[in-house]
Parts: sequence; structure tokens; C-alpha cells
Amino acid sequence: MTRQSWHKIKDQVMEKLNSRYWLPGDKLPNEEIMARDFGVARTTLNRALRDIAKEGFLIRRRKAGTFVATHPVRRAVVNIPIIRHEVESAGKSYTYKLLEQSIKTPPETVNNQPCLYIRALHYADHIPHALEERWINHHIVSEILDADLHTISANEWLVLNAPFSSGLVGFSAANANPEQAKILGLQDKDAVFVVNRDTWQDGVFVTSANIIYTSAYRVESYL
Amino acid sequence: MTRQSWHKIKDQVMEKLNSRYWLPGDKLPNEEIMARDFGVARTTLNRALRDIAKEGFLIRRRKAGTFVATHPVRRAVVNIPIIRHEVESAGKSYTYKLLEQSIKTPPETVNNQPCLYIRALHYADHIPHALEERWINHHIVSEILDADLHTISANEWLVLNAPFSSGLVGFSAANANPEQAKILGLQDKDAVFVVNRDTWQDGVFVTSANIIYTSAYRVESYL
DNA sequence: TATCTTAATATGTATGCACATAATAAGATG
DNA sequence: CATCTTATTATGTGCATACATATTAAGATA
Repeated sequence: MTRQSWHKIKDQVMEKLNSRYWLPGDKLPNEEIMARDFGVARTTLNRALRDIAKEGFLIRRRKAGTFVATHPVRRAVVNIPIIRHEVESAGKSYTYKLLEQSIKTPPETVNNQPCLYIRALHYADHIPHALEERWINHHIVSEILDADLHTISANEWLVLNAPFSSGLVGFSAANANPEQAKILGLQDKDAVFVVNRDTWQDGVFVTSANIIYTSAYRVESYL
Repeated sequence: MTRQSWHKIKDQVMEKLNSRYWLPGDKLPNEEIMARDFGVARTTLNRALRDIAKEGFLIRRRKAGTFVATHPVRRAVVNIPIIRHEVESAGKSYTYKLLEQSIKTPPETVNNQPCLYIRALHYADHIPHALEERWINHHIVSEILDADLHTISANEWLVLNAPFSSGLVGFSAANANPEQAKILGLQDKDAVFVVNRDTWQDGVFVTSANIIYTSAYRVESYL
């Protein structure tokens, strides 16, 4: 008998879900039985089932068993790339201009002590692509004060130098304010796509950024 | 010695990345050595490293070894819930109104034969929350023609009856067109947040939907 | 009956081992 | 020197086994 990989077991189980052989809410046989039926070790079957459960199609509870999810919460995994990479991988030339760099007090919703404020424009083929408005806690990442932010964007500097912080991303829509519209070459009140990103390191505020894209921008993901 | 779980090993490795003990680009010791250092079996260490690699912080290549990612592509996992659940879990009452149900020919970008077209409005606390514009390939999911779409939304019906299809989600911003603005109670040209979702079953088109939210809406995710 | 204790059960996972597979390096051959 | 072959190496994964842990169900106790 040829060796079965857990990927193949996963495919076979997914096929049984797809074909509605097992219906939403159904209880699956226990691992021991299923492993025997598929002709693999329980470890192998377990790995397949855990993977499917992580994708939300199965619910597993100790002692209770394995069930077909009734309302599978679909999860989409979206990539949050460095803006330069995003532009370059679309086959366009990337340029970048620092518009403002100063230390001032951010709105209370961001942080309660003076921070480094950066405004920069990212271009794709010399056309404005995204406007970055960012607060940085320079008390934490003080090395950034020595960085030449005309050469490397704060976005990229932070990914290289403080890459493992936790954070929150948000996507939303807004009407461009007059200044943003002017910078991005839009009409007043044109819709913009805003990616907001806040990050912390060990519970301490590191940076909060709004990346403002024209409405041609789109975040996509397979699920 | 107390038993170590792969979660703990993962945490310890992440700590070494966080503290920049291993720097971006560095090669890690091979699994055998690391397993010995951490005092666990190679299998256990392997599971921890695979998990970290899946999150993008490590790059693993057979024979080459394990490396710290230089430009970790941050991935955010966003949930795509059923609209009713989304409203109810915000503690609001959910109501729903079917605006249109007809069979007609969609734009070529969607599909090239007549499809079922649905337009419906989802309310939160009786205030318009999201407008759903959807094409459905009723040749594939013909049972939907018997469903009472005044009672259950097409969104929810499909999740219950064709839940395991693959798909593409997209997030974008747009200016509301006059009709959308009127339905959602917005001013003309107000920004709206659009969630687009296309799904297929075994390569065959199943449904394509635009869910149009007011600009107060926001998709969020931790990373 | 209500509540606490205990047993049974299904999943979670550590371990040692063997072998598979991909990528590279070293060596052989022309 | 270029190119093909082969060995080496690090990760990928299957399997048998043992034990851990969460949860439920059954039984004991008040």
C-alpha cells in the first residue's frame, strides 16, 4: 500500500464535507475509528483534522468529539506587505518622498506624550500611490532618530528594526479631506481606502499609522 | 524535569526573535541541535518551528536550513462572518429586507449566462447596516429557488447549504452611487466600504456578492 | 433532589524511530 | 571547463506508543 500523507487525508475529509456526506452539525467518528477507516495512524489523521479545524470547517472538543461546523466562520488571510514591495511586485517603479518629520503631541487616542510624527508619500511609476501618516514612540525605538527617513521609509525601517511586535490592523473607507485629496491628486470628497495599523512591543505603544490609498486600491485574499 | 509543550518552545523561540538574539537573515542551528538545547524531541521542536514559519517569521528550506525572515510579510487573519451574526454579536437587533429577486444576465465579468440576482438590505437596530447585491448561479445551487429569501438571507442560506466552496474576498472603498446612498441613508458621494466576495465550487462559479457598508464600518484584526 | 466525586472517553501532544524529499555540495566524466 | 551523477544534509512526515487534559456521564453522598 502506498503511503498516505496527511494532506491526502485532509483532502478526503474535505471531499466528504463538500459532497455533504457529513452535514453541518454531524458528529464524526472518533479518531481511532477514522484512522482505521483511512488506513493511517491516529497521529496522521489527527494532524489532518486539526488543520481542517483551524480553517473553521470542523469543531473539535475533547471528550465531546469532532463536529461539522454549522456556521463556519470564514477566515481570510490578508498580507500586509511593505509598501515598496507591494509597488515593485506590481512591476512598477517605487519612489518615496518624506513630507514632514517633527516631534509633537499626538491626539489622546494615539498616545499621551510627544511622539515623532511622519508624513510621507509613496509613488508607483511616479504617480502618488499612498499617503502615510504615522506616529512613532521614539522613546522606545530611539534609533529611528538617527535613521535617514528620506532614504528609507519609516514603514520599512520599523519592519526591519522592530519586526516582531504585536498589533492591530484595520481597513476602512473615508472621504478624502482637502489636503489628502490635493496630495493624492484626487477630487475633494473622493473615497479613499485607509489601512490603519497600531503596534505595541511588550504592551508599550510603538507606532500608529494610517496609510491612505486611492479608491483604486483593493485588498484581496483567497479563502 | 517538567514536560515542555511545543507552545512553550514556540514562545521561547519567539522571545529569541523579539529580543533580537537571532537577527533577520540569521541561520538557526539545525533541528537536532536546537531540540537538544531546548531539551525536547526533534518532533516537538519541528512542530514549534513549522508553526512560527507559517506565521512568516522564519523561512525554512530543506537542506538549506531555517532562517529569520528579513522582511516578514505580516499576515492578518480577518473573519468574514454572516451579517446577522456580525450584527447580533454587537448586541443589536437584526432585521432584513429583500429588495429584489429576479433572473437576469449579469455583466460579463461575473458570469456569461443568466443568473439569479438578489438585492437585500440588512438592518442593525432597524437602521440600514449593509446593502447586499448578489449574483447566484442557480444552475448549480438550484435548491435556492425553493428557499424563501424573505425569511433567510441569501448570505446565510449559502453558508448553510454550500459552505465549503473556495473563494476570493476583496475589500475596497468607493463613493456611493445615488441609489445606494438613498437606500443606506447617506449623502450622495459619501464613502462606502465594499466587501466583495466571489466563490466557486470545483471550479464552477457559485456566487458573487458586493456587501456595501457605510464608512462607519471597519474590518479589524490582530496580527 | 441537589451536589459532589469519580470514572470513562475523545482529543492533545511528547517521544523515538524510520524513511521521504528537496536542495546543495562534492565528485566523476567527457 | 562544463555538465552530469551521486552523496550529503536539513527539513518533512508517518507510525506506534504512552501519557496528559478537558469534558461529560455515571455513581455516590448528603
